[in-house]
Amino acid sequence: MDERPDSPGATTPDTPARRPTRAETLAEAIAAAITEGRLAPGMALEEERLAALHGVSRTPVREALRLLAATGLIEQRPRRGAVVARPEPARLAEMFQAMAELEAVCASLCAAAMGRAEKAALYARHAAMGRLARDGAVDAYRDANVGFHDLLYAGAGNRYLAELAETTRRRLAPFRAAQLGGPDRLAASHAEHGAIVTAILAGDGPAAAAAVRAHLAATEGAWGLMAGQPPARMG
Amino acid sequence: MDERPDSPGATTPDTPARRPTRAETLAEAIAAAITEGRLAPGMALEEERLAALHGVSRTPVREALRLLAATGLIEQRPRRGAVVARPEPARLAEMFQAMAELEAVCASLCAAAMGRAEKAALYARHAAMGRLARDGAVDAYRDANVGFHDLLYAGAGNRYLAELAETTRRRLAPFRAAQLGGPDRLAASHAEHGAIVTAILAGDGPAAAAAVRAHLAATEGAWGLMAGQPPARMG
DNA sequence: GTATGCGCAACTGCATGCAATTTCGGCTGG
DNA sequence: CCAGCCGAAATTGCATGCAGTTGCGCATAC
Repeated sequence: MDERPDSPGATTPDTPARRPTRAETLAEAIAAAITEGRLAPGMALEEERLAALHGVSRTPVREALRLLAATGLIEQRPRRGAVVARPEPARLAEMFQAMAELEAVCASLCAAAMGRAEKAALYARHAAMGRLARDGAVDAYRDANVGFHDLLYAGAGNRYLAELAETTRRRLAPFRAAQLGGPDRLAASHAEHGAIVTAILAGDGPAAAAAVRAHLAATEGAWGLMAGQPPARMG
Repeated sequence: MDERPDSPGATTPDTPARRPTRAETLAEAIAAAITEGRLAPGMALEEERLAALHGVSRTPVREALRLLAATGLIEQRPRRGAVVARPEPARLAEMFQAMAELEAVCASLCAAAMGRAEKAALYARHAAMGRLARDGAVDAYRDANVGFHDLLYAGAGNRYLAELAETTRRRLAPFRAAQLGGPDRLAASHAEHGAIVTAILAGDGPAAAAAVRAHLAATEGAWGLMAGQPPARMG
């Protein structure tokens, strides 16, 4: 990954404006590893191993783990180390419901706050996803889907709300099984999006909220909400 | 499961920390100092000073600051130190709106999920607050008010949602000016609570949500949303 | 064969030390 | 008198070292 053994020459190839600390870089890397499934829930996060893996000492690793613990992506037991968070099924359901409500609020606000340009962008995205769904392009559709929901977050005009929704989505990411499994689910997802878009374009907040709840309720089954395996060692 | 309601959950959902680390203790102490106004927004948080103040070295202080930064109570600029968070007025408004929507969702869920006992407890708390309002007991009413909203959080049956609401409330705490300033506001607050309670007892979710929004909209003015002073030194 | 106690290895929590960067005092030049 | 610059103090970022605790393996007793 980022190899920078304190040697002379190029100090930092990246942003000269805001240079992040090692702890922040580490936290992002570990968070990405967790959300992308390379670090499975329940896995132990040894400080020394992470330090060696990233070529730093334990100090920034510890700070990164604190950050991630506050974010909720990992759990720290005092004197017993940190593990990738593995919420109980009941809590996963709570988080999913909370995400649905957060997105419902966002959609409701979108209906009132979106301008012409934003509405056009939302509709364009929706139309493009319709073509992807027709073609059965699951991967492309999934990527575009993230962008679609991001448009909902941004369109609400409330960054803080958007951050809450995004954080929740990230915490749920490790437990998202093969979503959008079949082409039928793809078409269904697109149809549900259609209801959301229609309501927002019409400026009907309650309908948009209801459509979002219906969409996520239908999605929840596809998410699987995997129970999780017994704890394992880090690779 | 052993439920220990004695320790206030700072950032993590459950606190299995029988013996917390110094960093966690510090984080809680600093967080309390911020929410209680002893550390004003914009104030610089020097590591060495905090370390000396609490009789520890800089290492646990740094970890505590990381925790608080992730919580949003402080802001860390790389290599430039940490300051108590001082969001811009626009962001404060966003946070306040988000809190209103979160509580509205909680109230809506309460209407559907609360059992007889919980409804009775909510009504009892409301009645007791009515007596406090009549007597003009501002301080007691304010304390009871926190408990009232906590009942809404708990009654929703969604701990995660409750944590989001509580975190947001805490982040807004430093900017809460003299709320419930006069006895008229006290009576008005109680009346607004009455609408919430009535809707919940009737099982009317939408009405409960609307009542909460109305209550917080009326409260927002009383909160003041202080703009904040220029940065200052820590005392 | 199972349960119990002991001892060791491993890991975490924290303190300390050093290098790098930011900031502020004073100085010079316009 | 004010803007710009330079050096030193202050402060952060990170590495290292040590003490305390946890957990595990092994030997022993029942």
